[in-house]
Amino acid sequence: MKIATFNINGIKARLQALLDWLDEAAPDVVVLQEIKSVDETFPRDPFEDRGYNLETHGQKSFNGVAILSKLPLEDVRRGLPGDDADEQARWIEATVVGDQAVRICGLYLPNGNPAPGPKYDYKLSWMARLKARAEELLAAEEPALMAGDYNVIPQAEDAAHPERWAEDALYLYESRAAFRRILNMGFTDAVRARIPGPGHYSFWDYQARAWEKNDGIRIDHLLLSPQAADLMTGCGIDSDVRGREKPSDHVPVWIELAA
DNA sequence: ATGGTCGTGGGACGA
Repeated sequence: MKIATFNINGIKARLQALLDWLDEAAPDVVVLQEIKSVDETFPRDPFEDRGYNLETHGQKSFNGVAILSKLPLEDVRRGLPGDDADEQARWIEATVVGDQAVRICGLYLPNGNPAPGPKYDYKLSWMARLKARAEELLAAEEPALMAGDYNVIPQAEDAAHPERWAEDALYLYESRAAFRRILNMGFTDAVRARIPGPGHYSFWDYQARAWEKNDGIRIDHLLLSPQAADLMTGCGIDSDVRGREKPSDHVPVWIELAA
């Protein structure tokens, strides 16, 4: 089962690029972030024509997440638990049953800039809720993963120029500590485990020719429960997608599970 | 330090 995460930065602008990548990469499951669309106007047909089931959790103009799957999506839940007043569409999860069931969570973690400030406070409180959901997933002792745009640069080697991010919410100590706490509970950072070392990025800013200079950061992650990590047979970053026509500023990151 | 570039929606904000 090939499972990917892709922050597409707007479904309207990215439809053709997304379809082209889907046709060539042929993932079984994809979690999408920043669809920037309400559910009613998400273009379902081209995905359903390709045999994908689709569940969206959108909002107007900003944020928005979705799951695509060639297998049925069961037990779909929208919204990260822990704050009924949170109206931002950043979390969706569902179970996909292949050879065995995998609980798949797609997330778009708050950016948090400028920091300090209310947006950074929201990021950190959101990460505390994420940890609580992660604890529940671990307690189930089943294959599960949380994939998406975490807006966290875990380590210095995950940025081409880490010093430039020193004051940024993506790299501030509390952001990295909250991410590390989830790893320390027993989740595996798939790319870190399978493709160790520096230079593996998932985002290049549109500005200042960041792609041409390979001035990237790694902020799109797949975190696997122990039962999912035991099934991992492959992992990759489709960085070439960033160099195509009308690209997102993020690229797809994927794993292969024996499930 | 500033400006640099996108997407959405049709202005200003988020990233």
